[in-house]
Amino acid sequence: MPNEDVQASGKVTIFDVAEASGVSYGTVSRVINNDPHVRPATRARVMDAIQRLGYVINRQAQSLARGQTHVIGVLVPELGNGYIGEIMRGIDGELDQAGYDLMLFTTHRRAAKEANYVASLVQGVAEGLLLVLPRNPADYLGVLSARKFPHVLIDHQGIDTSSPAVGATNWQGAFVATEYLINLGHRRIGFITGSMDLGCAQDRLEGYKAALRAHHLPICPELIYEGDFFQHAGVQGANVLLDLPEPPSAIFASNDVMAMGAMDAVRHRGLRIPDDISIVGFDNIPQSAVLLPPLTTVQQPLEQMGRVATQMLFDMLQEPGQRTSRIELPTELVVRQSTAPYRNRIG
Amino acid sequence: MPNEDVQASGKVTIFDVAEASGVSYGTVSRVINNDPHVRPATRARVMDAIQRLGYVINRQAQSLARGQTHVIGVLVPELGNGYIGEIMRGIDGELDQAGYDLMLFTTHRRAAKEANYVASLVQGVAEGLLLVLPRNPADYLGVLSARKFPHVLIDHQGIDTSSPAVGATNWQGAFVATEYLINLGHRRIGFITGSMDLGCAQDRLEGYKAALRAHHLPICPELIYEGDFFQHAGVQGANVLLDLPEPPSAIFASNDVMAMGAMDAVRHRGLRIPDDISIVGFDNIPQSAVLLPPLTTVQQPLEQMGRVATQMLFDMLQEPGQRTSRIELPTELVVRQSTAPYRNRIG
DNA sequence: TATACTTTTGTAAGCGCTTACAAAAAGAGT
DNA sequence: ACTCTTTTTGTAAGCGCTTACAAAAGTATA
Repeated sequence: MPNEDVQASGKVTIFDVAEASGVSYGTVSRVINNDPHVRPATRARVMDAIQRLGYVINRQAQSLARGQTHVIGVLVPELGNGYIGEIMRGIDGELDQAGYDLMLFTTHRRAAKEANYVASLVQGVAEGLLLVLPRNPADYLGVLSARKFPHVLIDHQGIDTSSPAVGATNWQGAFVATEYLINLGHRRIGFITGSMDLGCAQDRLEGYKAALRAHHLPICPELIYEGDFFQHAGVQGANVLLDLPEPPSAIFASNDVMAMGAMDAVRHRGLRIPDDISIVGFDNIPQSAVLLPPLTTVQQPLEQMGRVATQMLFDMLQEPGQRTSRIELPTELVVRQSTAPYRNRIG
Repeated sequence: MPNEDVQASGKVTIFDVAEASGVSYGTVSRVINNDPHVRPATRARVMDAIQRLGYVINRQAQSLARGQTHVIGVLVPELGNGYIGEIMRGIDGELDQAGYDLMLFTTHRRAAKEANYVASLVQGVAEGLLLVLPRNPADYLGVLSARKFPHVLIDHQGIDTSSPAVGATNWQGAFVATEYLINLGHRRIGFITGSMDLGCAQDRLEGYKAALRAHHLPICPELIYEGDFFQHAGVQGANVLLDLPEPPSAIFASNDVMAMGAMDAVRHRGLRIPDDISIVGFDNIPQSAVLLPPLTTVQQPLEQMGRVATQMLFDMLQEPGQRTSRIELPTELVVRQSTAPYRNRIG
């Protein structure tokens, strides 16, 4: 039976192990760290003692002594959001491979406290920081940059920031999707925006406009409904658009959740998808494939964004003096059954 | 312009501050920790130096010296799941109030490594551990208990564990929902289970059976379809049930996501909800309110579960010798429009 | 002004580990 | 057996902070 002294619960130190195995603490440290300069017999003896005493390393002390923590801080606006979950999955996977751990901060928590807090919190605990979808990062970004604290932004197309960032080609995604609808023969295409304080929402709107322009179609302000990425805005938006004297034959929502709302609204009016109205979303959340009908949407590489951002951060950790860069990952149109060629609706 | 030496980036220690302000490091420590035994003038001088040098405390060192980290570890099976997100929200909120930070571990990461790893990882970094929906915690639970490491299980109705836990009244929830359908006049009620390796799924099934029994209705095995909590199982399950020679007039799915799948399948057959078939879900995820029709479901207090578990953990931290208890939070039936009184279907 | 307090400040030791460096042991070569 | 290497082990100092305890400085009282 191993672990005889386990009740001592975590109070076993490197010194106890040293004493128990009759070596010096230095040697124990070497064993722990797989230093090759330890005679196999000695190593065995030490390992045995470790086992017997139930010794487990104190990461705190190790971090302090080594000057590195192997912890990355991740700042997210909130949890409970599938969208963020996907990104997190990517981050998590990458961190795991590198043997790093993940400290999670939700900004709603610290929002009240001064921005400086972010930096101080992170300082000395995390080696780097990943900021997911920062709403108004202007505050702490300054501090982070001034301190040269390694960090990368995820899904934030800010304008004036000099921080490295990874995002998706929102503009292209919206462009391609809009163009697809145009090629199906649609001429009046409704658009439901996201929260316009977010760069990605702006980019999607611009992509939509650009596609119309490229095909010499007019940009009608009445066809653009300002939403907020929540389902209800999809319902609202669709209702407003369909109440227009000259309603659209297709609706492009800035994310899948709003597209689902739009679908509900459309169905509610007895209109059929895609026969009467085509619907397109953005994100390609897992749900969208199993809707009725399955949703045509723009796939966003969320998990990959997390991965790439994490890799960038690691690069920065290794070579601190790097140029800050911003990467855009490609979006891709996923055609499913919520879209169909235009045909005159029966009044 | 403050922060003149900020480029020094994090290398400012308590000693630097002491020197800059002409006091001893002990005094600086006192200022940092708001020790009242510091003359206001001195405090001001130190504060000034802190500001000037851009000093920020090193939590690692502080933790080491104090023997406490103010970090709680949270073990989740995976991210990207709205269900877990809700629980996390509760945990997060509670942790925040207490000034604790949150270290996140996803079990998929460590699953391969030996169970002991969980304990060693956590040891010396986290003061306590929250285990969300542990699938097969038998492995590390032993270690945790042996070490008397403070931890609480969330949403895990294990049988033999002696660990404190918080869950929901899954049995009652299912019982009440089933009874509600019975009272509406339904006699053949289909049931789609969750992953049966999870305690909560078993409890829901038992609640369903108990309600039938209580009303002297037969428990028909063919009306019970074994699902897995994913949407597709809802589609499958509904199809199987509706293909029965004597199909049910109501379907109770063990979670909302499967209920949504069932709704799709039902509609796909041209049947109407709730006119032809009543549907009930479980969880009350935000989505379910905005479906068409809005879903009748059993509300699970996910966020609250997170909160309560966290509070329990804090109690354990303060009074280590406590009896382990398990708490069940009440579920509640939320009646919406996916259910209607039974009436003979037209053929 | 001396005395006895009280408050403030300084100092040393220690939290558990790492890591140069020095010392000892083991191996090789003759 | 006796150097000269090479490998293994021990030791000391230090990571940045806390915290008793002691020393110094104030303050009040006589």
